[in-house]
Amino acid sequence: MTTNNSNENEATCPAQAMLKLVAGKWKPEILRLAVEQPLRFSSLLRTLKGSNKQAIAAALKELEETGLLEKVVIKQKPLHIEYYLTKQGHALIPVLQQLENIG
Amino acid sequence: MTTNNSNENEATCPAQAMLKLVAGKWKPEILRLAVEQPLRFSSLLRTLKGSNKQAIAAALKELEETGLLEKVVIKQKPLHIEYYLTKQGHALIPVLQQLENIG
DNA sequence: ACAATAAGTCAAAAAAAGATGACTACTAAC
DNA sequence: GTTAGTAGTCATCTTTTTTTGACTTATTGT
Repeated sequence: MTTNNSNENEATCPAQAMLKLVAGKWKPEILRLAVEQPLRFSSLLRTLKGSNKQAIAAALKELEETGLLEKVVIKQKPLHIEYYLTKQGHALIPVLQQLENIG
Repeated sequence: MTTNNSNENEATCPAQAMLKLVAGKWKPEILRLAVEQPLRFSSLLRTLKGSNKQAIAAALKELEETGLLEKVVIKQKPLHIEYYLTKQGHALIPVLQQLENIG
C-alpha cells in the first residue's frame, strides 16, 4: 500500500471537485428528477429501474452531505421525508443540460 | 432485488453518457491542457504530478476512443505523437469551466 | 398481536478504477 | 552494439464503487 504521509498527487483540475459531486451511477438522474418535484425515497426506488435501497440511500446521503440536496422530515401519518434541490443543486442543472446537448 | 430479466438497470440520464467520457482522475485536467496546446505523452507525464505512464496512456486512449481527442503521429527523428481536441472535445471546455464556477 | 408501508442500516461479495513494476518497439547518437 | 529518448503494453495488486441479502425503527390498519 505504500502508506505515504506527505500530500501526494490529487489531480488539481478545479472542475474535478464538482464532477466528483455528481459522479456515480444514480446521482445525475436523481438531480434531474429533483428539478420537477421534491424527492422521496420510496418513489425514487420505484422510478429508478435497476436501483435498490442501498444505492438510493447512498446517493441521497452524499448529495445531501455535499450540499446539493436538502433533507426535510415531514412528521405526518406515514412519516415522510423529502429531498429538495439546494441553490447549488439548482445551479448544476443547466450545466447538466448542456452536457446532454453535446453528446 | 426484484430480479427482472428484460433490460435491466442502466441509469438513463442523458447527461450520464457525457459525464462518463470525462470521468476519471486525469481526463478533465488533460482536456483542460489540450485547449492550450497539442498534447504529448511525455510532457503530460511531466506536467501531471502524481500521474504515471499507465494512467496517462489509459486516459489518452479513452479520450481518443470516445472522440474527444484526436491522435496525430508525426514521423520525425525522435517520433512524436500529438493529441488534439476534436470539435466535441472543444464543446466540452466551456461546460467544464462552468462547473468550476459553481464549486 | 400481526402484517404492511416508509425509510432506512450493516456486512459482505462482486465489479470497476487506480497504482505499481517489468517489459516492448522504434529511432538516433556514440 | 550499447545507451538514450519517446511512446507505449501487460500482468498483478490494491482501493474504491456498486450490488446483494438480511436486519431495524416507526407508524397505520385489521
